[in-house]
Amino acid sequence: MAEKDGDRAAGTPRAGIRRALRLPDRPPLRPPSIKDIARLAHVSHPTVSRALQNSPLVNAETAARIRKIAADQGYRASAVARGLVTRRTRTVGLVVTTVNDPFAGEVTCGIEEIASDRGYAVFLANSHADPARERRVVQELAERRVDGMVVTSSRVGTLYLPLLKELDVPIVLVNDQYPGEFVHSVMIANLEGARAATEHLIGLGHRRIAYIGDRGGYQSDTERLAGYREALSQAGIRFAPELAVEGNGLPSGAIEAMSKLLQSGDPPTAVCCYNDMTALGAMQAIRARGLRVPKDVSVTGFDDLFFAAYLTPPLTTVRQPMRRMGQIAMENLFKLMSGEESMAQIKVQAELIVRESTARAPKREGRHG
Amino acid sequence: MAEKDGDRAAGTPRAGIRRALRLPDRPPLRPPSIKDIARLAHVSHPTVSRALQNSPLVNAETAARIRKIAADQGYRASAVARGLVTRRTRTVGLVVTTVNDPFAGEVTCGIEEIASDRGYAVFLANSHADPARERRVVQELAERRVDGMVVTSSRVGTLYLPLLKELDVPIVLVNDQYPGEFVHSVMIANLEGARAATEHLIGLGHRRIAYIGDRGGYQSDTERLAGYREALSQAGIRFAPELAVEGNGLPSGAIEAMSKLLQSGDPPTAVCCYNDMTALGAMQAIRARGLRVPKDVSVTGFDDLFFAAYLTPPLTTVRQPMRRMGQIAMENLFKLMSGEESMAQIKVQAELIVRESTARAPKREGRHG
DNA sequence: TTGTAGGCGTTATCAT
DNA sequence: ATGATAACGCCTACAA
Repeated sequence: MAEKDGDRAAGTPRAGIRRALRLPDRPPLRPPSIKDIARLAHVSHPTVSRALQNSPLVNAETAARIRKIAADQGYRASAVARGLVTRRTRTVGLVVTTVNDPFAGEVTCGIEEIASDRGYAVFLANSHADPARERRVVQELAERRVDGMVVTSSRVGTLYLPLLKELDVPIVLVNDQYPGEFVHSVMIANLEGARAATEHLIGLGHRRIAYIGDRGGYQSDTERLAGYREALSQAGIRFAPELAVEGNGLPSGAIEAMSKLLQSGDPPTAVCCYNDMTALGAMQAIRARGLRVPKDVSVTGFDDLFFAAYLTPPLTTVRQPMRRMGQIAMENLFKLMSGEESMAQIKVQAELIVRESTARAPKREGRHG
Repeated sequence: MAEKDGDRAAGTPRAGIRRALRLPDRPPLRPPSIKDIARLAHVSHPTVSRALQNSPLVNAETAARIRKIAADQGYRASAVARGLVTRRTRTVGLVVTTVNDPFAGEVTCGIEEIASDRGYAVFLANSHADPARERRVVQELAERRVDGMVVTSSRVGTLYLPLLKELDVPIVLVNDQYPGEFVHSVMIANLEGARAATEHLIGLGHRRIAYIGDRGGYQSDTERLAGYREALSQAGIRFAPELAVEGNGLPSGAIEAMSKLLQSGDPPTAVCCYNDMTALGAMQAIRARGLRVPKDVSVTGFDDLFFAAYLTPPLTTVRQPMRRMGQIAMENLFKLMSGEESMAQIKVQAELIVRESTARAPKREGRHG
């Protein structure tokens, strides 16, 4: 019954005698270990381990007694030690651009929800949309031996394949910016969404429709621009390069871009924005110029962030089920982690939400359709 | 030079013979360990450990050779194993109500920033503003042996003291809802902030000023309400209970509360809102009633979330430096973790940001000031 | 049903 | 400057 390595009780009765001599009182006081409980319960530590795992192999009374003692001592099994031996940390890593971005916040929420339901903890790390930093944090997470990872708005691109091989950790990308065949990802139907928004504007009689993109060089921007152009071309409207301008995905960049658009000789009567943040800035710039939304200029967004419905006027936008996408990513990561090599690229439908920021085109010029 | 416990190389040359017999091929393939590197470098594993830590105790050439081999093998030290022996995981836990809340998002960002600068990883967990769940996640984080924790908008209250004693982990609270003397916390000057907003409205000639709170029973709400009342009383304005109503901290609750306010016989000419989300809903309700902001009703918020400046009209609000508060919390948590028992309650100044959602009171009724 | 022995991958403490 | 050895706290054979 005596432990081979002697007693090492720290704050418990019968505190180790050699403790003061040998252990230089390591930083954090040692919390009770399985052996401490074993000693108090007069059993061996594997028995404690079994009792705490509700193993049927231990006598019910013994188990109950052990559990009581453990509870009294405030015993909490070390996930660190367990992770070392089981080789599974029940931990996942989540890399986002920055958490305060509403898109990332929603995705994060969906992920945390599913993960925590299954007893997984999530490490959060910001990539700041910097490929080098993204690689760095991914490696750091690998060092922490996460069982899997979700990376949003990844910019690592084709470099991922070697990275994945090297790390040998299941990874699911959300809103990947360099979709490839060999990575698992969850994406929104960018092209279809932007096309629907543009078609909606065309249906309202607009012909001079601008597109404010994101100069960050995101795949999602490229795809949305393509959707916009596709709608234009199907309606027989010539694509006017001067109407496709670039913001930065935030109100600030949109204000600048929209202002220029408005100063031109033949300003647009509608703007299709890369995302809601861009729409926010565009609307502000339009009003700053003394024009009204949607009377003079119609505006559409993309994402349907929580504030979209509360703007003045409420924003017509393409809904992206961000939270749900996070859940899907996490659910599929679990499959991957359990060995299923099923999924590949999952494409989520986008839904046009028509509100009041879009209206019939002003009759400034005749139709040529 | 031979390892006592024999070779256990998994994917490397000279793969263990007994491996197929003994190890049931544990879930994840074993990544290279320090011993694998040691074998390849023909040194002992402690030497590898030292080399990788840039210890001056190893021969420079040997160290270089070891590092090269480690890099070639894609060796990544296991933070799990290291954590077990050093008793420090270089990990902190962060508990928020939900990450998609803009306030929490900003705080999280500030925390992640400082933590990651110092090589700490952060575990993110949602409490959903539920005290029971908050306690649960805090305990789970303790099991994961985090070196410290930050809890935002805590609702555990006085139960924290026993919890803290039991867990023996440094904790810093942000925006604590039950401020007590014995916990470390970072808080905004709620009372002063709300008072400033109310004084601003009074200065604009408003006399009938409403307050839309949060029925969640938050300390921050109580304090802001007190600030509102203090301003009123100092201006000699009687507090009208019917003007102090409750929302839920979100646009939805505010719409309901504001609508009722507007239907009353003597509606307010200004509203001081608990936060920006509430202001968002209040503004919408005001417009739904055919009234204008700020011409008919002035509105103030609290927080200065990113969208406040882009609303129509831009929102007058009390700025809470949320990101900075997260940084402060994390900086102080580091102090605590390094043994400094310095800080206690830190109170951060709130700043009134006057924009365009507030204007002089309409002359519906005479002044009685 | 329970105990003994060993190992997970590191770091730390001794020797040498 | 390097190696042997012993933890860290847990789990999992295997033996009793």
